[in-house]
Formats: sequence, C-alpha cells, structure tokens
Amino acid sequence: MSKSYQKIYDILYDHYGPQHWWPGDTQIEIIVGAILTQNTNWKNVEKAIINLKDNGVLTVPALKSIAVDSLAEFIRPAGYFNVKAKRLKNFIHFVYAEYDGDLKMMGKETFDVLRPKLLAVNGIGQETADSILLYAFDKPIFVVDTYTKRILTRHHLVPEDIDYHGLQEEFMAALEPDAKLFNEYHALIVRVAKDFYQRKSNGADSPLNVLFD
DNA sequence: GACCAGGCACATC
DNA sequence: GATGTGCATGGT
Repeated sequence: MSKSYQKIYDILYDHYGPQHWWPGDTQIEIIVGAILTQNTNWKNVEKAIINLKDNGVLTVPALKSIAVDSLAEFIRPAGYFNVKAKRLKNFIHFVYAEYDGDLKMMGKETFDVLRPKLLAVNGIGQETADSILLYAFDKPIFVVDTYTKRILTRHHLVPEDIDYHGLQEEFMAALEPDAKLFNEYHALIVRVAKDFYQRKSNGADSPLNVLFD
C-alpha cells in the first residue's frame, strides 16, 4: 500500500464505523440527490427531495412529464433551482434517448462506457458522474470532492495543483478496486469533514483534527 | 451580515 | 490553458 491512504481509511472507519451511503433508497433518488447537492448543503437537498417525494415526482417518468418550471419550484430549497431543474431534465432526456427511460438498462453498461456518456450531459461533471456511477450503479470508482483534496494537500501527500483525475488516480492506484471500499471511504471523508467544521465552530478539539489542521 | 455548503458551465483574457 | 463569474437557498 503506497502512502497512507489505507491508514487514513482505517482511522476514519475505526472512529465512525460504516456510513450507509448514499442516503437515498432508489436509484433515481440517488441520482437526483447527486445533482442537487452540487455546491450545496445536504440538509437543503433533503428538503427538496421530500418535496419531490410528497408530490410523487421522484420517478423517472414523472420527472419526464413535469414542466421544468414546476420542477424548479419543488427543488427551490436546494438552491440554484433553475439551473438544477434544467440539469435534472437533461439527465432524464438522456435516460430516455439512450435507455428508453430504463435505469436498469443503463446500469448494464460498463463504467468506462457510461462515464463519458454521463459527462456529456450538460450539468453532470466529474464528481456528479462518479457519484452516480458508484452510489446508484455500484461501479467501483472513487469519488473525489473538495474535502478529499483538502485532506491530501494539507498532508502534503499530493501537490496543491493536482486535478480531479490525478487525485482519483492516487486513490485508485493505492486501493483495491472495490465499490464497497470506495463507497465507504468517500462517505467517511465527508463525515469527518462535516464533523470537523462543526467542532471547529464549537471551539472543541479532536485527534482527528490532524486530518485537516 | 458575512460566510459556507458533498459543482458546473460559460465568458473572457 | 488559466482565471473569473453566475447560479440561490438555508444554517451558523
């Protein structure tokens, strides 16, 4: 095992235990959440998801039928609601154009075929694509986010100017290509980050602060 | 009231 | 190719 990626994982897992990610029950709920959480607090996303559920819109066909303006109103609490409504629509159009509206069919694609297709959808960038691949379709790909970069650069494990792909390669070269491991690892990183910033605002301290310092 | 939150696309130089 | 900006709500 190169560097200390496994060690960081072990520290986090021993402290927090399994995170049971993604916080969502169905594939479409996971995908919608992945788009809505772009640069947005998860609590706000939850409010939007509840609106969609309560109004019976959290299905692929319902998202196809609903007018983009109505959709935007439902997801208002998640912020950027106009652009995100369009992004959800873009994804749904893609599912119908390529897979006849069938996520199961979509899931049969290998991730090296599916990833570029997702990235071609306007509004789906690298992190969103990888979140969908890993958490909705169980494909073994490591999801990188701003927390991941912050932890590694502050440990001087990677250069400051490393890009998304470089960072992803770091983990995927160092770890077994296991969807379960990648799932848990990313979730733990988000968990420790939230935990840290909350404690920081409370003025408390923790041994895990070394992960951010 | 400023600042941040599990990004992304697009404009401009 | 690098850097800047709009998108927007809700919690601290």
